[in-house]
Amino acid sequence: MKQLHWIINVFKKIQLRRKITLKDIARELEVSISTVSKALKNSEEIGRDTKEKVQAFAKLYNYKPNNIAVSLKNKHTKNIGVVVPDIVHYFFTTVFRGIEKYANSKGYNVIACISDGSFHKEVISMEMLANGSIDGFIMALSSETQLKGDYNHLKEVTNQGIPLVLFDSITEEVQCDKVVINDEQVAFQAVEKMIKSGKKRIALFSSGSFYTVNKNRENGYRKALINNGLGVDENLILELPHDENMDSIDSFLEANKIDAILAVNEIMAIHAMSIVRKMGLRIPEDISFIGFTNGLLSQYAVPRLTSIAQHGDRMGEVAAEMLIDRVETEYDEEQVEVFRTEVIDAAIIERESTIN
Amino acid sequence: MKQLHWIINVFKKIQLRRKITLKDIARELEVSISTVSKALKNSEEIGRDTKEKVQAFAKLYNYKPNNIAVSLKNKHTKNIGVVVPDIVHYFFTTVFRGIEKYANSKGYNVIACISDGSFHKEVISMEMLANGSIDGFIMALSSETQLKGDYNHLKEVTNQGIPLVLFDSITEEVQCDKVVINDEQVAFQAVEKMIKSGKKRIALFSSGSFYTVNKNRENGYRKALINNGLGVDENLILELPHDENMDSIDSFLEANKIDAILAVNEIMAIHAMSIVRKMGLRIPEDISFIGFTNGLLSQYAVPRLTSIAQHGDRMGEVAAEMLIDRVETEYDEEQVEVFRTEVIDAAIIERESTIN
DNA sequence: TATCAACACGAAACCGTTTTCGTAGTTTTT
DNA sequence: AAAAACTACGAAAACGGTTTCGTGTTGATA
Repeated sequence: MKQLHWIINVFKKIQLRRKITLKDIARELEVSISTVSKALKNSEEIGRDTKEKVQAFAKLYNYKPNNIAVSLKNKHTKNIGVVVPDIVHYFFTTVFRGIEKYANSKGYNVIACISDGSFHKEVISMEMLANGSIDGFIMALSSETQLKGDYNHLKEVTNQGIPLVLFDSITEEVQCDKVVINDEQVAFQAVEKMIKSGKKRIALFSSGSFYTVNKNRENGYRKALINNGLGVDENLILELPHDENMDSIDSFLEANKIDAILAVNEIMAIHAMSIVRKMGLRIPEDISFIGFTNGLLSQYAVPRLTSIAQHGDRMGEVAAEMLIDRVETEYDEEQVEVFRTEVIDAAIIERESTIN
Repeated sequence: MKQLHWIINVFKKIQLRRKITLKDIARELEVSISTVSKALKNSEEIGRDTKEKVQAFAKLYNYKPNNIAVSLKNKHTKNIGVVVPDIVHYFFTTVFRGIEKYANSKGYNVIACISDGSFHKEVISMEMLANGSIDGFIMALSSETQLKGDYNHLKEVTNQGIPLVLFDSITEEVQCDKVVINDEQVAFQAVEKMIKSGKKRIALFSSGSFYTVNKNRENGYRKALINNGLGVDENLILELPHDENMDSIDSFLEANKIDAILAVNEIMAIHAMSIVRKMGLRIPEDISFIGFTNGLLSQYAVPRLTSIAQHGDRMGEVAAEMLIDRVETEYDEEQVEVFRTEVIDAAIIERESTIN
């Protein structure tokens, strides 16, 4: 038994090799830590043979600098924080993927926080990360935050000089870079498309106009109706927050005679479609559908849903690019910062739920 | 102009307040850094009034310790790395959400890396994070890694003493904690269910048997057929890797007369369902469907897809719990590590694509 | 031969914490 | 009154790097 322990320990000692540090290399090669550091950076200061010796040794023992130590010294972490309300929704997933892809290509890692629609968790997450863990934030505001209109946690962060990029669900109240899609314009186009195909009583299914995106989409919807000589019937605008159940869609459809629906997300569209089908109406002849978010749901719906591609991947890439630019160009006290808001063009993907 | 610059600078100086450090507090209060540090931790060593003074000052100036410095000192980062092949798929998304939720409740942040099915990116990601950025890994193997059978990057990491939890797509070759579902058993049940409803020619749609999960599901499928006196017709097993297009499903369905399909993911199931519908066959009367992954696609399909809930959230939570346990109970040289593999029970959610 | 660069390297400060240990000053014990 | 024991705090090392600056050694120049 004693014997066995001994064997196991030796085994572990062999297996479990600690990460090697500059100090280890310095000791082993009988040079100073600074020499090792410089040699590994191929500094001109260090002689040829010393460099070769150090580099060979480092390679042999698979030396990699400790990220934390480098971060502490250099005051940047090569991490970016992403705070989103949700991750299961196709749109956010694709944005996240876009961010991760670009960030990774620039040597950054992505820390993901899901606010789950909660103001409090949004605040907590940002506070956790703002204490040195990240170089900047990319975020989409949660619904609760938009409702409260309390953006102090964002201002806090920007005041500390931490770059912030807002996307999708944004606010004018905090000055930072932003990336959005042309919601109003594309909603306008979508509604106009349905009008052109002969639709007259067009409903809007929204998840709440406190979201800037929804507000913009609603504006586009209204303008399209008015521009085409159709008045806006306020009864045809259904607001249904995310967390509420969708039963009111039933009653809405029964109460209102409509011939087209624009939905701000694919879930509402798909849900409404299934009810409409059960009511025995034909899609798109009796009712046309267009939904925001060109996700799997839209692609595989029956009939396939005409939808508005938000180009989440692209948004993510752009957001990450803006953020990393901001992070890497050091802040100049002399110069007034000017923030950009990038707008990505959404595209209407025509499928079977609308008449061409 | 000079005047303007001056105004702007003053404005910025006021706005942009640097994060306060222990040193700042110490200087201001004319005590030592160590005293401040201890006072903030409510150490018994420090006198009542000094503690109060320091704590009040810290609160006033909103002092928060620098995470990076703490990490460097304490040798743990409170970050965990999650490496998954994909993030748009419902299953991975829910697992991720589960991980994030549990991790956050324990004060950990989650760094997400998407390997995108690539062995190389998996390796790169792990190397980036293994240099001190994280305390442990949770990961699902990419398809390429499973294909190559090269797990050196995982062994590398565990050899360095970094805890690792594998989920979903795992391997026996590396010793670590694991969490999976009872794939074989639930596949068995699913197939048997279809047999009981009178189905005889049951196909399996798989995305490649190099995935351990798919292999297990296939085993369950085979056993169910054999157990019920139906032989296994190898022609009825269709293997279609993720990245290939799904056209071969068409030809498969034309070539083989079948009356039920078990698909290892919902996409294949939904895709097959749409083809079957176009062929004019009835679901579930002519062909029944069961798909793994109880995602939105399954819920909103027409007809709604009977599916196998993998309980991604739960898997994520369990994985995170196992990892954090491992991280926080310090490693004991004397004691042999014993790894657990937790198995979560999957559930068959009956809907309209099968006969009850 | 004295002077001066250039070269090659090391000492030390620093990033912001934590933690051990030492020590004045005060109180208690004998 | 001397010894012992607290009390309350500070100095300093440590975590693992980066970087500035100083310096001993060389070879070239005057």
